[in-house]
Amino acid sequence: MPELPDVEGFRRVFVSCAKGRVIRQVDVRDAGVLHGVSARRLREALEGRRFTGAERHGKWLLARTGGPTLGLHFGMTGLLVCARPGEEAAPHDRVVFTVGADRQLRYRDQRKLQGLWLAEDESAVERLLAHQGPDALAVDRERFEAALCARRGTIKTVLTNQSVVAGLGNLLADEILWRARVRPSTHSNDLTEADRRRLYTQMRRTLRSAVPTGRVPPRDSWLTGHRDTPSPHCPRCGELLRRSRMGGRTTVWCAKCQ
DNA sequence: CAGATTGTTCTCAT
DNA sequence: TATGAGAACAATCT
Repeated sequence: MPELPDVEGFRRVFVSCAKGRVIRQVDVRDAGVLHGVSARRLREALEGRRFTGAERHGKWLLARTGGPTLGLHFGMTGLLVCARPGEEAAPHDRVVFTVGADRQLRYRDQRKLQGLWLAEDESAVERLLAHQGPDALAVDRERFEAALCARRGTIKTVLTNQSVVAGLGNLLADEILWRARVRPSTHSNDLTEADRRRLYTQMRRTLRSAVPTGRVPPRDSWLTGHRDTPSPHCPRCGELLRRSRMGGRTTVWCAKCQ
């Protein structure tokens, strides 16, 4: 589920719930979500410190403490929720941070495909983000277009490749391609200058309107609002949408518009 | 029961 | 060397 807009929503949850508060307790309920750090070390590193803020890069969230940095990745089913300590934990609450006197930040994840990392210093943070391209909301037009020119794979797999541009997932890529009227099977280095320009413009526009919602909104005027309907039709021209697999993911597009 | 799922990473083949 | 297909990871849902 989580793509850039979702993670941006989790960043807002983090800020309103935990920013500025002392980490009183770290309760690792399922150590299976921890990567390269033990439950004991995580507790020891964080308890007593204060969450000072959070940054997002692509689908990564970095929670700062003034000391070690907590890296969160939400995989396909992860999310962050704010709760009261008294509220019963959900079955998939894997790590619970009690922050301040009466709040809890909960990392919840049904499928545990990703999880939490502890970066002890800035060079460890850099290693976490080593394979990430520029953030999709921060990248400028020149860098974006140059990255597309440098790739030969299909544009669908290029857009979802986090090392090219970070933050776009399967739904966003299909949405952006549909809005830019580019067929997902087009090879990246075969795009015209005009294609690249429309892709950049539509990427920004799609992200900007999805971020406040905290998800890729399944609006009626969006491709995303139709892709999972029984008989999906293009909201622009009414054509029956095509569905295939590219790079292992379901890809939806309109053969008439794109 | 088979097949699917909005993510990432690895291996193997082309 | 660069891509792509497929698998693996885990836990569901249809």
